[in-house]
Amino acid sequence: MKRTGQPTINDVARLSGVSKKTVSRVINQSPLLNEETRRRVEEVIAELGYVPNPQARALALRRNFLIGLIHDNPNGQMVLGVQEGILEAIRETSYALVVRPVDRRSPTMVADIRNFLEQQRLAGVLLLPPISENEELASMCREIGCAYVRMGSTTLDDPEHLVASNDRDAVAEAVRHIISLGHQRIGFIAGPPGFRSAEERMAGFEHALAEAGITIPRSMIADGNYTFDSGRAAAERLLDLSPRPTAIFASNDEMAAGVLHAARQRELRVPDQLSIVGFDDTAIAAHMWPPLTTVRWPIVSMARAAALKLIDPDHAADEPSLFLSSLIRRSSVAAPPKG
Amino acid sequence: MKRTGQPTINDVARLSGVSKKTVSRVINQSPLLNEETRRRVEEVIAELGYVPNPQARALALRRNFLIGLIHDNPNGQMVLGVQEGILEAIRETSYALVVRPVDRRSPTMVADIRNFLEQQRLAGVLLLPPISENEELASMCREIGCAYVRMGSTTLDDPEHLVASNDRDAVAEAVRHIISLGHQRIGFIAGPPGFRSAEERMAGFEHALAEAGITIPRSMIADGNYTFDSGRAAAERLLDLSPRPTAIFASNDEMAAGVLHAARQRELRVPDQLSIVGFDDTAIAAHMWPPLTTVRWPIVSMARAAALKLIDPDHAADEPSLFLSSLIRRSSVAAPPKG
DNA sequence: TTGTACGCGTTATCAC
DNA sequence: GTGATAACGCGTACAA
Repeated sequence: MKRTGQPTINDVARLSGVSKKTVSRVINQSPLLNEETRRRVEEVIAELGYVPNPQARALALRRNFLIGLIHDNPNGQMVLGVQEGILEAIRETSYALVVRPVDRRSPTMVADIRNFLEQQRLAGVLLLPPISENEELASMCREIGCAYVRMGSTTLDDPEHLVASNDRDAVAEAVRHIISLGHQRIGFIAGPPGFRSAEERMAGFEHALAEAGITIPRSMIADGNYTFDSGRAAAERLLDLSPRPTAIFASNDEMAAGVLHAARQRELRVPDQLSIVGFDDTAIAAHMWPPLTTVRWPIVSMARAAALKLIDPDHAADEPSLFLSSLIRRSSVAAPPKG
Repeated sequence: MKRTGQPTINDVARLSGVSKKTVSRVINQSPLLNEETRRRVEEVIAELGYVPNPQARALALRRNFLIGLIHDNPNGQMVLGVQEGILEAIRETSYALVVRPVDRRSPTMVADIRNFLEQQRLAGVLLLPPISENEELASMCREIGCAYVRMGSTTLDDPEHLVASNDRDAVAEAVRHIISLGHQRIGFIAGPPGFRSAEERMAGFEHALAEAGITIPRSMIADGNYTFDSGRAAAERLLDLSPRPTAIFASNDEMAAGVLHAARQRELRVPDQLSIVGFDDTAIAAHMWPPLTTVRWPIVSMARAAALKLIDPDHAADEPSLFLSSLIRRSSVAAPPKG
C-alpha cells in the first residue's frame, strides 16, 4: 500500500467498490454503464484528482497521445504559426505536441520518419510543406496506419488528410491589383524548384498576366529559393534589366524583404519607383518600411483544423480543408512612375 | 506467435537464446556481461532491427524520453533558435521534443505546469525566459524531481540548472561603442517590467553611461515591452524630445525595428541623423535597411547545452552554463550629426 | 555472469 | 452491466 505519487486506476476502483475495468469504462465514456455506478466512480475520481497515466495508456493502446509536427524548416514564422494552431486545438485535451525536424535532402528521410513514427507511435502527424508534397511519405503513413494531415498550397490529398490554401488564386488576385494600377513590366521571383507552392504561385502570376493580355520577356522571371539572400540576388538581376520592371512580385515575404534591400542599395524609392508584393504576411511584412503589400493565408486556423482532424479521425472530413488567402494592401505598392 | 509490428525484447531473447534480462542488460550497457553473449545479442538486435519500445520503457522506468520546452511565447525567433538547439542535442538519441506553451499571466500557471510534468513524466524541461525567472516554478520542479534547466540573462541558478548569457556586459559594450563615436544624448527603450533580461540590459546601459561620466535626463529612458509597436511608440516619445537623442538603444531587435519605423515616418535618416542599436540579432536585424547593429547571443548553442544537461543530469555541470554575447556591427550606427 | 518472477497502469477478452 | 484475468514491453529484486 504505497501512497506515493499519483493515484492509479486501482485506487479509484478500490475506493468506489468497483473493478478496474468499470473505472476504465467510465473514463472512456462507455455507453453501457449504470448511471448510478458512473456517478459514484466519477465522484471518487474527482475527489482523488485521479488522472489516467499516459504512459500506461500508450502501452496498452499501442498508440501515444502525441501529435507530431514534421517539417524541414520551411520558414520560421510558418513553423511558429503552425505550432500555435496545433496548440490551440489540443489545449484542453491530453494530447501533447512533439516536434520533429527532418532533412528533405537526406536519401533516408522517409525511412527515418517511418522509424520515428513507429517507435513513438504518434496518434497522428502534421506534414508541412514542402515535404507534405512527397507522395512516398504519405503512402508510408497510410501503410503503417499513422493518421496524417498534409498542409499544402493546393489539393494534394483527400479532405481528411489535407489543409490547403489557394495560392494560385491569391497570387492572381495580387497581380491583378498591380496591373490595375497601371503596371505592365512586372517581375516575378519564383520559389525553389520542386516546391508545389512555388509552382502554384507562378501559375497564378502567369494566369493574371495572360488574362490581362500582358506578355513579359522570360528574363522578367527570376529564380529564388524563399530566402532573403535569394530574393536580393534575384532582384539584382531584375533591376539590371533595361527597361527594368516597375513592380516585382516575390513568392514569399522573405524574398520580398531581399528585394527591398536591393532597391535601397540602388537608392530606388519604394513604392514610387518600384512596387513590391510578397506572400505569407509574416511578422516582417508589416514591420518593413514601407510596410509590405502581401498575401495572407490563415496558417494558424489551418494548423488548428489539421490538429482537430488528427485528434478525431472519424470526423476529420468535417473540419474544413480548403482555406482562403487574401491580399493585404499596405504601402509597398503604388502606380508606376510616369514615362 | 504473432509476427505483427515491431520485434520485441522477447523476440531478441528467444532468437539469441538468452533471457529478456540479458537483452535488457545489453541495451542498457551493463558492464557485467560476457563479451561473447553481448556480441551475439547485438547481432540479433541488428538483424531484427529491434528498437526498444519507448512507451514500455516509460511505464517501467516511470520516466519518459521526452524533453519539454516550456515557454510563454517570448519571441518567435528565440523559440525557433531554442528548438533548433535542442534538436541538435537529441538528434541521435531516442529523445523527442515536446513543446508546451503557457500563459504567465494565469494564476494557475505553476500548477498547470506541474500537472503537465507529473502526467507526462518528462525526462526534463527547459524553461525559457521570462518564466525561467520564476523561482516558484523552479522549486516546483525540484520538488517533483523533474530535471530542469533555466535559460536566462544572468546567474539564476546553479550551473547544472542554468544556461545564461551576459546581457549586462553585452549592453555595456554596445553602449561604449556608441559613446566612442561621439554620442552623448543616448535614448534607451526598456524591456517589460519584471523581466530579468530587461533589468540586466538597463543596468548595462546605465553602467556604460556612468563609466563615461555621461548623465542623461530621465526622459531619455522609455518603457517598452519587447514588441514592435511598443518600440515604435517609445521612439515617438524619445524623438519628440528637444534636443532629441542622436542614438537609441532598444532592448531587443523587434523594438529597434519599431524605432526605425518611427524614424522613417519622420523622415529621419538612419544612421546619419539617428543611430539605432538592438539586441538579439534575430533574422530581422540583418534584413532591415540599414542593417541593424545589435547584440548577438548564442541562443542555439545555449539550448543545445541545456538539452545535454537534461539528457545527462550526472554530467550537467560539465556543459557550459555561461555564454558570451557579442556586438555585431552593421550600418545602423554612425557618428552623431555635427552641431 | 545469467535467469525467474513480478511490477509499472492501462485496456481488451470473455465470461458471468 | 460488470468483473477476473490476461496482455502491452520493459526494468528490477533476488536468486542461482
